[in-house]
Order: sequence, then structure tokens, then C-alpha cells
Amino acid sequence: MSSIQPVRGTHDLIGEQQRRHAHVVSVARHIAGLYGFDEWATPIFEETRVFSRSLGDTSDVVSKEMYSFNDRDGESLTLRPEGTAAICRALVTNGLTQSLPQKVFYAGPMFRYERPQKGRYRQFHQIGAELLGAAEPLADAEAIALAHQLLTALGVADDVTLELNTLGDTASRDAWRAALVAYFSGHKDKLSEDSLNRLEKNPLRILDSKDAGDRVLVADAPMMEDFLTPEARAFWDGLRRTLDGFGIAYKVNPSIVRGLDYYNHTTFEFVTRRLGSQGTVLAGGRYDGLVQQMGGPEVPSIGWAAGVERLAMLLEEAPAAPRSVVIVPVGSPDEGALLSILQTLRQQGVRVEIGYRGSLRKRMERAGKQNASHVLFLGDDELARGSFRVKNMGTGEEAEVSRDTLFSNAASMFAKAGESAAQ
RNA sequence: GCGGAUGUAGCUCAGCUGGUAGAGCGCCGGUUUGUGGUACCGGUUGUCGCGGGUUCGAGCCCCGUCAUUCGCCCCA
Repeated sequence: MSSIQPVRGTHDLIGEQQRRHAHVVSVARHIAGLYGFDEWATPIFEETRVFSRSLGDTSDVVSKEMYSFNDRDGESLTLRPEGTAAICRALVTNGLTQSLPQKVFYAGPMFRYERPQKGRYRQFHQIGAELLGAAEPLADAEAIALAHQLLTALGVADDVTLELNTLGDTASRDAWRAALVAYFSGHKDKLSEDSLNRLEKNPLRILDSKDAGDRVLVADAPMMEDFLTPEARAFWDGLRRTLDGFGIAYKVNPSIVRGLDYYNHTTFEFVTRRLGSQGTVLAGGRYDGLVQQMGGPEVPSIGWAAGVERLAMLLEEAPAAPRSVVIVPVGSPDEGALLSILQTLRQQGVRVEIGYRGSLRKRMERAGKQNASHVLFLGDDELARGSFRVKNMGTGEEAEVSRDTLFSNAASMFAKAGESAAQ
């Protein structure tokens, strides 16, 4: 038991866990490609203002969860707590506001100083999709369709439901917000302590309070519906119509308001009951003003992010570990011949290993334990005859195969051996 | 940041009302170097999370601390 521990809220990804993560990311990358999204990689840290400016000063993410530090020249830098702000910054910095729309996929670690829990870590991983430069509801629907197809491909769609809401445009949202503040201010005596706090910082969040008393109040609170401008209503109707066209089921939930300040119009969450209080697995919305905040022009955009850890936990089965072909020397065959055979097979794309020591029995035992698909026995007899004895470790069947046959068919013969379930 | 639970070998756990630690699995070696996943034999492993305190004596009691976990907050 070493005294060196991983930093609180961080974890190592090894074996099955790593395979689960890799699977989530590679499936996401693939599906994003089907929708025409290209992958971007932005730095893991940015100037602090990239995040503080965009997420809203009152969000917890900014006010107390950022890993910020001063660079040697005194500049404040921050380990990214989320992906969207950095993508917007990159859009502006690279002058891509001239070639819109941009459809961006990203994957990588994020950092938030929070109390760790199941499905919540200080270093965690997100995948995300951002569709920058499209104001039409079709863009929102496409982003959601991409998310939906991803969850389906991962086999978790049945455990997850899509909840959808609109915050309207700025005018709608401001009017609604004012009405909410007025309404709740009139019932301060009945509000929970948390919600009193929210009233100051982010009144919309009172709507998804879990407090029973709050919920009674919320039931009679002003509804967004009543504050939508005609334009916002048209957008909302258009989105739902398009989702219907995509054949995607959703549930309208007026309390999906999202915590980050930059959202307007569409907000949505894919939620599950299987992860305790960390039920949100993928969430996003429209952020028409964010790029402008980064110093660019107005670029209406929609996007989402998903937690890789949470998705990995929902996966029914971990991808299988890759299986190797193992060469087992018998007696003491010529080493040069052995090495050249090893490399020939590897160059043909076969996953081949050779043990470093041990008796024949030991080597077989290890090949069995590591779940090798085949064993190739190679002794002086085989070398002399120019062949191998190939043993299928699954069936136990054994056959002598000539070297020429093996080399010319290696890829197909052992296709299953090198195959990684993570693709 | 707030509240509850937990913390004994690599893993899962046992350890009765305090007397200085055990099992299973795993791991390593072997059952005479042309064959594994079965069987048999042998072996290995712990500052009982860490630091204090009470006690003749603590894995068991008390305090603190760290970590994990559940809920709140927040969020992916």
C-alpha cells in the first residue's frame, strides 16, 4: 500500500475501464462523422477569461470550481472546465467565422473542482458536438439527432430519455425571467434556502429545485410559453416539427433551464435513472451570443456535451479485450528464424506475441490465461518442414500449416485474433 | 461548501464482549523442457487508510485527518 495516491477526484483508466472509454469516444467520433462533423482539438488550458466571460460569473463552475493558476508572467490560466467556450474561441482565433457553418466534434479531459461522487470527478472526460453558424431549427434537430444516434449505437438509448425545452430568444427570456423574479419575490417566505440563493443568482434554476415546498410554488409559476415572442414561438414549433420528422421522441420539460448562462432557445438533456443523482448523460442547447462574447461576430450556434464516464458506466458490456496469437517455441529452435516469423506476421497486421521465458507448460498456461486465440508451435521439426503447428485455443483443434500458406493468409486466418472490440 | 455510511492481503470479505491477524480467489513455483483453460503439491502477500489518545494491552473504544461512497448544491 503505497503512500502515493492519485489526486482526489482523478482516476486511472486501465483494462476494461479504458476499453469502455475508448469505445464511447470512437463510436462518437464515427457517428459525428456521419453527420459531417470534423474533430477539433483545442488546448487543455486557456486564458481564464475564455471561461469566466462565457459561462456567467454566477455559475458555480466559474465562481468556485475552476482550476485556475497564474503563469510565470502572472497571466491567469485555467484548466478547461468545459469544451464549448474554447471551441468558440478557436473559431474566432482561426478566422473561421468567414466559413460557416462549422460542424465540430471534440473529445478530451475537463477539470472542475467539485466534491467527487459516482459519475462525477475532478478530471473527467467529455465528448461534444458544436454546430456553429446556423440559426435554423434544423441545425438544432441535427445536433439532437446526432446525440440520439450515438446513444442508440452505444446501446444505452433505452435507459435514457430526451427532455426538451425552450428558453426563447433574448427578449422572451428576459421578460420571463423578470416575471419569475417578481413571482418568487412575492413568496420569499416559502422558498427554500437554496432557492432564495438562486433567486439572486439564477432564478430560472428554481424551476428544477428538488425541494418539496419549492415545487408547490413552481407549479403556479409563470410559464415560458406565455412569454415567447412570435419569432421564438416559430422557432420552437419548427424544432419540434423537425424532430418529429427525424422520428425522435422527446418529452417537453419546462424546467430544463441549464446552468450555464449562454443558452437561449433550445435546451435539452438526455437523462437516466441509473446513475443516482448524476442522471444527466448528455446535455446542450443553443448559444447564439457566445461567439460574440469571444470577440467575434454574431454566430448562432447549437451544441451539446456528454460525460464519457457516465456513458461508459451505462454500457451493458465492456468491449472484449483483444486476443493475441502466441508463438510457443518447442525445444530450442533457431532464434533468427523465430524473430523473422514474428515480424512477418506483425507486418501483416496480426497481433502476435511471444513469451519471454518458461517451460512449454508454463508458456501454454500463460497463453491460456491471456486468452490467446491461437498458439503457433515452432520447433526444429517444424522449421525443417517449413511449417507451424497451429492450435486453436478455443476449440483445442490443432493442424499443421505450411509457412507459405500461413504467411499468405495470415490476415484472414487470424482476423479475429487481432480484432479489438473497441474498433 | 453541507449531511450520512465505509476504509483489514492484488480482489471479495471474516475477525465474537479490546489480548499484537485469517479464508476464498488471484499470483508465483512444481507435478522431469512437444501442449493451456481441469486436478494435485508447495509458496508469497499486510506498518488492519494515516496521526494522536484511552488502556497493562486496540483491527476492535475516543479524537483528528485522508480517501471512497450515498444524498444536497452544482453539473457531463
